[in-house]
Amino acid sequence: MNLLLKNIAKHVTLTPEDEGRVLFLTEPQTFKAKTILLKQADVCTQSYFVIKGILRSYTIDENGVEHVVSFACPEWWIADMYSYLSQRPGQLFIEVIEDAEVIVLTKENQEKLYSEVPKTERFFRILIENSLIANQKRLINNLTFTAEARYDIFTKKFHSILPYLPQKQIASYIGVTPEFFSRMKAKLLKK
Amino acid sequence: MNLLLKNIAKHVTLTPEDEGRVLFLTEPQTFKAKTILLKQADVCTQSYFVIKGILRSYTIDENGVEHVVSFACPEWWIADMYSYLSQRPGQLFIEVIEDAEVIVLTKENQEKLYSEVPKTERFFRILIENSLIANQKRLINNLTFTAEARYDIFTKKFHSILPYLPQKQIASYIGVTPEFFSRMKAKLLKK
DNA sequence: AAATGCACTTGACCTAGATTATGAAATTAT
DNA sequence: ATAATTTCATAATCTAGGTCAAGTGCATTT
Repeated sequence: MNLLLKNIAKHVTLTPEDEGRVLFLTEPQTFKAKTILLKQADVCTQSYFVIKGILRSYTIDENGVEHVVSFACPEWWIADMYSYLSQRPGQLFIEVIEDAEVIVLTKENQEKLYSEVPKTERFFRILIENSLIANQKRLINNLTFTAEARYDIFTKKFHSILPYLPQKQIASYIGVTPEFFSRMKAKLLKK
Repeated sequence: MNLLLKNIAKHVTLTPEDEGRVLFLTEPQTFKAKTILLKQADVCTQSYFVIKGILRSYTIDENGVEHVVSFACPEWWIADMYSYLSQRPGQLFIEVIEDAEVIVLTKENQEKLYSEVPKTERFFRILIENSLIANQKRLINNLTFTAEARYDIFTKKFHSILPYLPQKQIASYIGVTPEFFSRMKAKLLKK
């Protein structure tokens, strides 16, 4: 059964016709690892709901340094929210880490969905609320905790996909250099 | 005229009856500077739309260190989103910085509003979307820029209220100690 | 099978920002 | 006004984490 519908059902109740509209306006797609779905400075015209595999979003700063913004596992959405919502060029890349099956929702179809199936408005509101909360927590964590503690929090949150993530990307996500991360890990093993 | 209705009108169009419901379900209130509207570990049962004055939210970590999470100027909302949405004890304090007029919306009335005036669902979705974007930008900024650059970004974003903010709170917001902030400011003046 | 290129490790050295301490200036309360 | 509290400035010392550089083990390409 469709994982997206199942996911929507956790928050709002759709009629079978509503569900039909959702299926009609979304499109399953598969991508190989290392595929780039969105490039920095491009407009993000679609968001992705992950069925299988792992994706990530990241930015490259003025000094050429990569910063991982998010990892997306199954049942998560990923997009450059700024660009997707404003339809202006964004800062993020979106890349497939592990061969992925996703459901694609274009910005256009998202708007159609809102007007044709008003209940989805609530579903997406709740989704965004949850990401906002997660984001604020991460911000506070970054201000409050040391790199070691942040790593600990990270492993708990992402333990299921941990073995698939190159550690330079974990380092980047928690906000330290790969060199420092490597040293930190070695130190932790000694305990 | 009511600033909240004006603000809503920027995103969705309400009928006069709808507007009546909004007015009925919200309540203007005034608070003196230094009033604490929410304490850490309490459940956040209301959110505040600022008409006049300045508020802030902050947390106190395990070591007793304060971290400013947000400042709210006129036309902004403030709440402990995690606690407000989950109705569980939160981590944030909310405090009045400058004598304030606010419009109070209780969680209960928020739910009523969603069901009685469905269009408000879109309004709040858009609001949350915008805070999510702002939050992600701040996260990236923190990972990417030095304290000096973050201060520069801060002054641009909050220039209108800058004179009212104690600099230890600015320091906390951008993520440095008051001592370091003081020295940084002195250094910047020399240029 | 060699060659190219990453991801990771380790070491030496460096720096942005933290910590601790002290005093002056400015608010706030009495 | 003046005492009390808080904010701000400055200086000395310390450290978490960064930078640069060199080397190792794996994949992927040819």
